[in-house]
This record gives sequence, C-alpha cells and structure tokens, in this order.
Amino acid sequence: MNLFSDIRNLVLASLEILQSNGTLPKELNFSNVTVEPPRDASHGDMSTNAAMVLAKPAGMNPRLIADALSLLLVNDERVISADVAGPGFLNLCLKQDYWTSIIPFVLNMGTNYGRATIGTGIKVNVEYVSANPTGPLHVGHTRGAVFGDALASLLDFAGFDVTREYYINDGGAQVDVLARSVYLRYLEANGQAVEFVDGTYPGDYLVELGVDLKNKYGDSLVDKPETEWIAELRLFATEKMMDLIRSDLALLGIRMDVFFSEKSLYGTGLIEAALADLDGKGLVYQGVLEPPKGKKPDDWEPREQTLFKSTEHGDDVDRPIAKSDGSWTYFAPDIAYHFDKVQRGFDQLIDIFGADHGGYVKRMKAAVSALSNQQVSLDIKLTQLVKLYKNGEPFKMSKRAGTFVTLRDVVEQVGPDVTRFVMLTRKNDAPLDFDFAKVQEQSKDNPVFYVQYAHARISSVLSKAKDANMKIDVKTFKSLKHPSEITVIKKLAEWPRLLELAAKHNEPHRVAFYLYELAGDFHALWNIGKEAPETRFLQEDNPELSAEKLSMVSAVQLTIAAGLTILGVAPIDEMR
RNA sequence: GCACCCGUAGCUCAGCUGGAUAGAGCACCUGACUUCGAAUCAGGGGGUCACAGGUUCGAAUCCUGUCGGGUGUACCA
Repeated sequence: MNLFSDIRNLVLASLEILQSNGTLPKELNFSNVTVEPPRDASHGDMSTNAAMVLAKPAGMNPRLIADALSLLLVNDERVISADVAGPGFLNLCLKQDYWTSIIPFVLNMGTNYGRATIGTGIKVNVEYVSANPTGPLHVGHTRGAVFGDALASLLDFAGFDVTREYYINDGGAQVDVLARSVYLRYLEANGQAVEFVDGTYPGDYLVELGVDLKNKYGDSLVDKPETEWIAELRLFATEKMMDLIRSDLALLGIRMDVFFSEKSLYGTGLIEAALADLDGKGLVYQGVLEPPKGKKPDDWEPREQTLFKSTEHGDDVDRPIAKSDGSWTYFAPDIAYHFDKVQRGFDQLIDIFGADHGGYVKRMKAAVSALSNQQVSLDIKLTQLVKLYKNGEPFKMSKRAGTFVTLRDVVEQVGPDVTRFVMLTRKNDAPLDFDFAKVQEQSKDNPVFYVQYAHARISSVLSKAKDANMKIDVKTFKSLKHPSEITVIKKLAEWPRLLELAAKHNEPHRVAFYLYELAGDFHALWNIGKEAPETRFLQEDNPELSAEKLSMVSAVQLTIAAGLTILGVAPIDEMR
C-alpha cells in the first residue's frame, strides 16, 4: 500500500476522463506525471505536476488543465481539496482517515511493510568485495562489503531476484606471491630464518599456514625447487585465505550466494568462448595502441597485441585482451566472467568497485554491452575511501608500521551494527570519515544510536502498555490530530515510495537517511507529550485513545525495524 | 594531456526521473525533566548551491566552458 502511488493512479484515471470528454488530446504520455510530498507542508498533503508537464504537449495553458483536473479530483472520497498554485501545481488535501489507514496496514504487514514489486521477475546480480585472496579484508573492503550487501537486500525488498556474488581473483601472479609467502612461513616453521623480499606478504596471518604445512609435510619440501610445490601451495593458500575472508564477512553478517573463481575460467574454453563471441561481432583485432598523451611512461614502446574494440561501445580507447607474448591480460578473464553472468540469464548486473578502480568502468560496460547485444545493463558503483580518525586525529594506515586496520579490527571495536550503519550514512561516491570515538558515542550526533534509541523507546512504551493490559491493534482513528502526530503518520506513509526510489537508483543510503528522519519525527512527538498531555501514548483512563496511539507508535517501530533490516542492522529493544 | 567522481551554511553532509521561500546534524545563542527513558525536544542567527553561459513555464539538479579538489591513466590484478 503506497498512498502516493494510489493518488497518482487517481490522477492518471482523471486525466483519462479528461481525454475521453475531449478536454485533453488523445495522444499524451503520462509517464512524467508525479505525485509527491510537497516541500512545504503548508502546500497541502500531496502535490502533482500533471498540469505543467502536460501543458506543452497538449498545447494548453497549465492552469486550465489544473482547474479541470481539480474538479474531478475533489469528487474522490479521499480528497478534501485540490487547489491550483504557483505556475500550475495542484495541491491536494486529503482526509484524515486516508492517512491513518496506513497504520493498520503497517501493523498487518509487519516488517514487510514497504516491500515492492518493481523488481518482480527481474534477475539481478550484485558482485561485491571480490578482494584478492591474499589476506584478511581491510577497512577499505568493509565499505564495499556493507554497501553491496545493503544494496542487495534493498533490491530483494523491492522484489528483485537477487544473487550476491564474489569474484575470486585466484588466477593471477599475486597468487604465486601468496604461495611463496606461505612457503617462507613454512621454512620458518622448520627453524629457518627468512626474509620477505620481492613483494612477498609479511603478515602474521600466514604464520599458522606455515605451521600447518610443517605438520603435514615435515621438512620434505624444504630443499625442493619451487616447481615442485608452487601449484599445491597456491591451492592450499587460496583456500585458507577464502576461509579467512568468509569469516571476516560473517562478522558483518554477510553471506554470498556464489563465489566465482577466476581460475575456473582458464583451460576450460570459457575465455576463448567469450572472446569468440566478441570476435564474431567484429570487435577483436590485432593492433598497436597509441602512447598515452601527457606524461609518457619511460619504458613505452609500440607493441602489437590483441585488442577489444571497446570504443564501439562507449570507451575512450580500445583495450588489450592479450599481452604481446600472447598470454591473457587480466581483462580477458573479466570479460569471460561477465559473459558467464550474461549467459546465466541475469537481466541486470551491478558491480561494486573501490574508487581506485574507476578506470575500468567504461571498458567493463563496453564488454557487457557488446556481449549481451545491449540487452543486459551493467551499473558500476564506486565506493570512495574511508578516512579513519581516532579522537579527532587522522589515523594513518601503514602495512609496514603495523597500523594496518582490518575489517576484524573495526568490527571487534565498534560492533557490526555501528560499522554497517555508519558506512551507509554517506552516498557511496562521497568520501567517508570514520571516527572510532564518534561512532560509539551515544548521542544524537550519532545516527546509529539515534535511530536505535527511537526503536528502544517504543519497546519501552509497548512493554508498559502490556503491563497495563492495553490493546494496541485498532482499525479506525479519531484522536490522531496533533500536528506532530500527523507528521509522523505522513512520514510513515512515505516509506514505500522512498524504498522504490532508493532501489531504482541503487542507493541504500537513502534508507539510512529516511530512518534518521523518521526517528527524529518520533522523538519530537515523544517530547510534545510534556506540553500536550493528550498526545501521550499511554492514556491511563482511556484505553480506546491509548490503543490508537499505541498502534501508531507500533507502526513506527515496525517501519524502523524494516529499514534497519535492509541495512543489516539489528533493531534493539533496550539501550545499554 | 585524457577519463571518471566531487565542489551546497563556519564544519560534516542530504536534497526525490528538473518543481514552489535550498534542508538536517555539529558548533554558537535561548528555553523545556514532580515524564510513557532529557541518551531527548522546542526556538534563533547563519548560504551568490565554486564561476560564467545555455536549454525552459521553472535549474543545486540537464548541456557547454572555466577554476579548484580526489582517483585512474599503456602487456600489473
């Protein structure tokens, strides 16, 4: 139940009547007609731009259209008035009963209030994290993980058929480096002194892998050449690292549906098949790229290689898919991977990248566009950097200084709920400040707390009501008239509309901001009770009145819970 | 050089497929607890939406250019 789309339907039906009686011409596109909450409450309950967007195509004065529309709308039982304002806005005033009808609906739907159908029948794949399997997740991955997961939940709530997916980069040179690093730890476990050179990973997290290997092989691998152990250690180490990453993700409550291995694309013909598809479309050729303008790399030299004509699908330059020695670039398996997603029948693909990978957006979009004959859309969301602060001081991360902050560090310090909510209080493409002190503060500066507190306060009221044997489930409302009550109810009614917009734009942060606003409206209403005792939720000598108010706050609580669940944050009943 | 992201109040940021007088929090000032949790609320001051053009009934929002900041820039993943 979406009050705004209901009224929009009423507007559209009225417009059709105006067409059939000749007031408006037959051929009109109504898709731009909106019904939205007005910025200023004094403008009424809802406003529509119908007259203005139709004025030009209909060749009519917007006020004439608005007047005619107004006459029809006021006939509807939900509408009190429809006044033309400004350049042609139609401001609607709606009956009190209509607004309050949302309350029993919410109580009936519970935390499913707001579920939408805009995604029904649409298969969407959300790929996120996809960190190299060479170590634990760090704080940078955390934002992508939280964002991707919340987006997936948001789309699920909007009715999409969602698959959460992680692409394991286990096919490249960095996995060899990992294997060598583990070998060094193995030597160490056998009592040798080792040095981490050539970019090998010195992190402690590999120590136990070295011990495991010693337990398994004793010292039998110590003097063996690399060729004898590298393949096995690669496999062993990446599996261990993926276990580590899975457990890191679990700390945030994240579970992937699919882990897709890059390695599985090699030697199986999948890369060749994807490239054959592009080749069949005339998009693969042998060529030499121009040197980049501006500062030229010192070692630049013209090389002939296999190129993908990505410029035909919106890229700036064509991109290499094979190196000059004939081996694949990283881009080739990426193409194959996305080809696989297309073949699995997804209608929409979404990739979450760190902002430092922004340079790959166009080529990936070009590849998907080409591979799917422009049938499958690829939206790439970039998550910006997280700047860490401790007590207001910027906190510099350094692997060498040992001040490298992992996902586990963050979650163990502040908890999964705080981590998730804070990461979602910014648009994904805006940098985020994360202050360890501030995010744990219990005040309204901290949106996590503020929203949780509203939920907890309602739990407190409801348990008091239960002690007093108050009923909370009613269908009709007579007492909810105070402006602060109306504000809360209207905010509740906006939830389904907001959810659809957030899903349409792939922007889960809108849910976080909405919850903050809803919590704020609720806190305001709570405090009004001091000046206006008739708005207090528990009216001890008036059970009927109490039931109406308790129904309202219960609906608020359910809506907050629904929103928090999408964000992956647990609603709590008591602050500690 | 080129591409992408960003530029909104002193600070941190929202701003709906283009809508009416641009919002919130922090900070600053003034008020509200014999209470269903004051961990909260009410009120006040504070903005040339970086700048200049354009599109139109209407632009913070779309287009072009300029300035400023971030990121990425050939066979690395």
